[in-house]
Amino acid sequence: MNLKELASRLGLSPTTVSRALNGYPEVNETTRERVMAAAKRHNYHPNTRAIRLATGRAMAVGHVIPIASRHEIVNPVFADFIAGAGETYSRNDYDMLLSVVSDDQEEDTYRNLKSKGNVDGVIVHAPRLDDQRIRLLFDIGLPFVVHGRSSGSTLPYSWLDVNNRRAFSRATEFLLDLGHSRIALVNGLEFMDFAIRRRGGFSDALQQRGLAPDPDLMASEEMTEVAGYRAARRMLALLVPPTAFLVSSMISGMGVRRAIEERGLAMGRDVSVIIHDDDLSYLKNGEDVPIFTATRSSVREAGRQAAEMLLHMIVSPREGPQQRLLEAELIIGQSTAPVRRL
Amino acid sequence: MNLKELASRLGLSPTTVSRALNGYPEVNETTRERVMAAAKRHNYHPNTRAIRLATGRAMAVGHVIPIASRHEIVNPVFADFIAGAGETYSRNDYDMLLSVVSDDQEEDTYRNLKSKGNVDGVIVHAPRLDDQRIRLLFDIGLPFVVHGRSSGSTLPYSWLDVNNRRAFSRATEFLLDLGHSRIALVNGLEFMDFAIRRRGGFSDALQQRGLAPDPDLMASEEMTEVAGYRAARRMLALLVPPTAFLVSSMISGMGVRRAIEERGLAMGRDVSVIIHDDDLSYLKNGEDVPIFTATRSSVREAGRQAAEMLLHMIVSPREGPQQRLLEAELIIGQSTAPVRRL
DNA sequence: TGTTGCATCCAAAGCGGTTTGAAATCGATT
DNA sequence: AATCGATTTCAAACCGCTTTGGATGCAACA
Repeated sequence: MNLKELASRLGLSPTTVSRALNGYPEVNETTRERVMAAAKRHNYHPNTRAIRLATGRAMAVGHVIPIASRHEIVNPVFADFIAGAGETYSRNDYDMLLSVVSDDQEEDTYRNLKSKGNVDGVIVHAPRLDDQRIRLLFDIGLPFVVHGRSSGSTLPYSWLDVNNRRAFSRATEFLLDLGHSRIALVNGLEFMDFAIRRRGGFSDALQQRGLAPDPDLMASEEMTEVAGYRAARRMLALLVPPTAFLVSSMISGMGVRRAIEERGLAMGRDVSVIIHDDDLSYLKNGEDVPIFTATRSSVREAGRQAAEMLLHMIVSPREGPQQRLLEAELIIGQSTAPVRRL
Repeated sequence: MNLKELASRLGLSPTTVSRALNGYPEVNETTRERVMAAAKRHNYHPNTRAIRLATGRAMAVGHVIPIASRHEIVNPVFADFIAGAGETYSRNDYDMLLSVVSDDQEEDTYRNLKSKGNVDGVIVHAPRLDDQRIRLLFDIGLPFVVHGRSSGSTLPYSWLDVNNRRAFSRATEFLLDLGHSRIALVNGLEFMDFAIRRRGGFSDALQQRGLAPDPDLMASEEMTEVAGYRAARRMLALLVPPTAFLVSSMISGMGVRRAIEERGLAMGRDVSVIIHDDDLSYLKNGEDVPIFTATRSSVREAGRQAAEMLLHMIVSPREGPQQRLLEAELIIGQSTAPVRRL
């Protein structure tokens, strides 16, 4: 069942039927109802491929998921971010197209997406310092929203980010207020923009109180359980070990906890830990009482909002770039306590 | 730059250019080379939308990700499965379309995917007992491959699954061989097919040795850290607590470990734990020495293979359904030891 | 009565490819 | 020289929709 057939059954032209279904004004209300009814009765669904060719719009947005070629790691926040974005897309009848590519093919992927015309815009994931993709997307003229920011980029682009700097400076201050002065940072890889900002917030807060960040107490690694464990183990073995940890993710935090307990210490008593909690649906930070004290910001909500921004840009392209900065909450859990001299 | 323009620049008809580019035999080799060269020189990429309309193929496959409407949980294995499938798709120039829908809209989603014609096939995720989607997809004639199986389905459909039953019976036997007899099962939700099979393997192995599964030692919940923790805590508080746990996922396993340690016990000494490890990239089970003893099967590899099966079905539809059963390895880690009377 | 304007409807030309059926070219064969 | 078959090329139809640029009918107006 297609437009032409439906039209002939109704004794109307395809033009009129198309207009009736798409809500154009130049069609009699009674005929519109007839058409609507017939469409429903015959279970007519317009062929997406035809619509796309005719309108020139793809009605789809792309997410290019980079796989770090060295580590082959899929960032676990993608699942939730995409779930959030997906909600927005389906509400607006857009498709979501996923390209999983190793990071050295990313540029080609964007180029292809544009020239083959299968998306109207893209979300840029995991921005790095002075990220080249921003310039590229500008040049090829594909609308985009960055999840995160890219320090060093001078072009005015659209982004949605969590205030990582503020989140980590608040968390640091909180630990300082508890009397901790040997605070360790178990950060993500510091070519990632968010990791740089987090370190900035951490260092700032220390310096504000006249403390210098100790390089021995700073790690920058993949955010996995094992990496968190190793970093914490190394630091706890120092002559003057840290009494508190600031950790970039729930998963690393679990590794840190393992290292702490392995030394016979107890998290939340002997050693304090604050993590950043992306509020992943499958990794809830406890139920009523949070396990970890945490800076929390829902990555799923970020996905919803980033997708909305992108759709808006696609529909009204002349409105210029938008930015949105989300604040993280500081959630007090069971993993922090006043410093305790060992 | 489009076909027509490229053709006129070459002084050829669109027909010939199209054929030259698509490798049809009825075109002179020298002209083909001319065409190829010109296409490259002018950076010509055929418009996907036009190809799709003309050929009637979508060159895309859909993944419908159900969100359990009660719990709003995105299954964490999706990220890796999709990464694997994505590799296959990009190698074959297929797009991957993701629909994230709450599970009560799933049926409509499949229907739309078919009638609007934006995919050539789908992967069915997270099959349940006697899953209705199998019948539906048969009825609407959309090629599909199930990741997992659906006990009770009588139709011959294509699937790729891990031998969950065998994996869990082997793990149980391993614990029995270590002298454990109070073995607990912390399972996933048991309307999921894989969870049913795992319980089957577990019970079988016990009964084989003349032991009856104790209902108090069996939990069936969402596979989250907190759920694992709660289940284990409850069981450890029993009059006769378990000396070993069989746990359905790495994440639940972390919760189980937390419960164990909270009671002042040590995992791998006082209490043994075996988990199922999907070999997720961001949740590696240790490095050289695995943390957990585990039944392991890479969900990413499953994604790669399932995608290959689906593409094969799309290209050669008359070949009938295929099945593939992957075996899990049993990895010995630090979380198991001979039983120790408490 | 002849215009004018509005409300409706339609034919046809796109969108950018693929594919069918036929034509042109050319060497080989009778 | 005429015929044939194989090779190579092309014009035009087609995929299923949108959209432009009229048509048509009818009431209102001068």
